[in-house]
Order: sequence, then C-alpha cells, then structure tokens
Amino acid sequence: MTTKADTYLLENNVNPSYQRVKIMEYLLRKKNHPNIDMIFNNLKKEMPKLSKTTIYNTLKLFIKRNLVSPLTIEDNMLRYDADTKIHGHFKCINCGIITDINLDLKNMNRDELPGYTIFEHHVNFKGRCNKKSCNKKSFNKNKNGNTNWEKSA
Amino acid sequence: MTTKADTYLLENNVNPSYQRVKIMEYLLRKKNHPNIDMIFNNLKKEMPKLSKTTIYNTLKLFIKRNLVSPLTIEDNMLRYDADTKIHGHFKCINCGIITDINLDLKNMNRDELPGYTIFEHHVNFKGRCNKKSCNKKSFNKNKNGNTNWEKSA
DNA sequence: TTGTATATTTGCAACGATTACATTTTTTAT
DNA sequence: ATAAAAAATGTAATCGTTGCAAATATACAA
Ligand SMILES: [Mn+2]
Ligand SMILES: [Mn+2]
Ligand SMILES: [Zn+2]
Ligand SMILES: [Zn+2]
Repeated sequence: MTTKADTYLLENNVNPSYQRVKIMEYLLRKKNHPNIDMIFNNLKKEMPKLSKTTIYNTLKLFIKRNLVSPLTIEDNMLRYDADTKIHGHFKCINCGIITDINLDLKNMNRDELPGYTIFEHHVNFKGRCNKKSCNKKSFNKNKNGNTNWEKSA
Repeated sequence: MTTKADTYLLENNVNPSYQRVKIMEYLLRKKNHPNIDMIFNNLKKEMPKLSKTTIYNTLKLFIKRNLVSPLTIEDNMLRYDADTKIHGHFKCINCGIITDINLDLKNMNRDELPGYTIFEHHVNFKGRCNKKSCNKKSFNKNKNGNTNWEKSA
C-alpha cells in the first residue's frame, strides 16, 4: 500500500522500506517530539522484530536528508521533529510536553555576526505550561522532591 | 588569599573551597564555554589531585545557586557559562568556538504561550564563523570527510 | 590540644544514550 | 535461481555523567 509517508520518502530520495515508512508515519502522526524510546515502545507493538539500532540509523538518515530536525532540548538524549521549518520549542518541566513556538527571528537577534553563515536555529524555552496540574501550587513531586520530569538533584 | 571569585562565592552562599574557587576563576577568566574536560585539562596542571567528579559536583552546585548556566548546544555533552544573563550562542561547526549573541526577547510573542511560565531561555545557532579558515572554500576536513568539529557521518 | 561531627574531595564502579560492527534478512539485478 | 547490494538486527563497545563509599579537610566543642 502506498501511504503519504511512503511517497514523501520517495520524493526525497529515501528508499521507503517498511521500517522507514513506519517511523516516518509515527513522526508525522504524533507530532510529539519523541525520543528514541518513545518511537521504539510505540512501534514494537506492531513490529516485534524492530531494532532500536534501526531507529537510530533511520533518524540519522532522515536528518541527513533534512526530513527531520534533531532537538537538543534535553541534556542526555535527543528528540526528533518531522517539522523542519524554523520554529522554537517550549518544554514543561512538570509534564514534559514539548510545544511548538512560532518565531520571529528578525527582531530577536540584535547582533550582526558579519560574515557568519547560520545553518541551524535552536530556540528552546523551559518552564511550566498552563495546565492546572503543572502550576506552582499543585505540581507533582516525586520521592526525591523533584518534579516529574526533572532529574534527581 | 581572597580573590574576586572567592568573595563572589561567599556572596552567593557557596563555601569557597580551594577547588570551587579555582573552577569559578577559570570560568570567569576564560569566558569560553567549556565542557568538563576543558576545565579538567586546564586545572590539573596546577592541581594534580583534582578529580573530574569534583568538577561535576561543583558545576551542579553552581547551577543550583544560579552562578552558572548549562549550555545544551552539543548533543553529547554539556557546556557551562558563568554569564547567567539571558543571551544566545553561536557555535561554528568548523572551529568549534562558541560566541555570545545579544538577544532581544522583549517583543517576542507573549500571547503565544498564555499562562506559561518561562524559567530558561536557550537560543543556539550553528554555522560557520567569519574566520578565513572556517569559510566554505577552505574549511578543513578530516579523514572521514567531516569538518573538524562535526561528528562522523 | 584532642577528639568528634560535618563538609568536601577523590577514585572507581555503574548507568544510559549512542555508536560500531559483524551477522542475518530482504531486495534488486542478472 | 543466483549473486550482489541494501537494509535490518543483535550485541559489544564507547563515553559523558552519576552513584557511592572511602579518604581528606574543616569547624567546633571539651
Ligand atoms: Mn516542533
Ligand atoms: Mn555565553
Ligand atoms: Zn506541563
Ligand atoms: Zn569558525
């Protein structure tokens, strides 16, 4: 069967193997900014033989073909975004959800950087989202006194 | 002897031990955005007994006291900045140097994230700086065909 | 001074995300 | 059908970081 992801990969000179199509479909459908484990745990339900190495290899290929942008919003793991347009991200330190932010880079950068060539724009904010369960008054702490998505002190 | 870093730590409720003062002095003096190894390799010349764990512990303490900001501009290691004012960074993918960028976030779209509280601003650009040796025409490649500071494809 | 509690440093083991690599499986071409 | 090429898989290795227990330094009372 020919899916949307299938033709998308073909258009970008990526051989649409079964695994590659499934991984791209996941990214396009969920639009969450998943890490490797999120992709793996979701897809292994219908692909029991799937290897994590395949996901690493596939995403590295997608990045090289500019179909995916890596997100360095976490300090210990990468996240991946099938939206390669320039935009920013907000990560809630309580619930962990990563939200897209529209950027106006023109009046954000005050420096000239003459002669510099910029290839990648990474704009990441962190804080608390507007969900009631993420507000200061009632945010969840674990046994270490940290919020859900913070690492232990 | 009482140095500038010494009193700076005292003012911020950090016990100015010998190692902590040396690490803070390094950050304030070099103003490069070093990773752990850069700090370690520099300081071990005058502190042969220095442990890398001490540097990790010290920087974690500095971050908690808001004396240092962690930079997630690399995907596999943290860098550290003793300038905690809001500003952005540019990293040259050829020479690796990280330059400060002044930011103007005031007229950023605030109604985009209603009810959100932002604690951290991370703005990182990547590209080629204006040094002649970093320009497209003459940039250095290693045996893997990558530039000096890129990882192997 | 001496002893004792506390703070800090050190060295090494353990952890986890990522990568290297050899093997197996699938696809393509002849 | 056969061989070659491409892709996927499993496992070991890498490396930045953290956990932890022992060693050292500091503070402070007796
Ligand atoms: Mn996004
Ligand atoms: Mn800086
Ligand atoms: Zn939230
Ligand atoms: Zn450069």
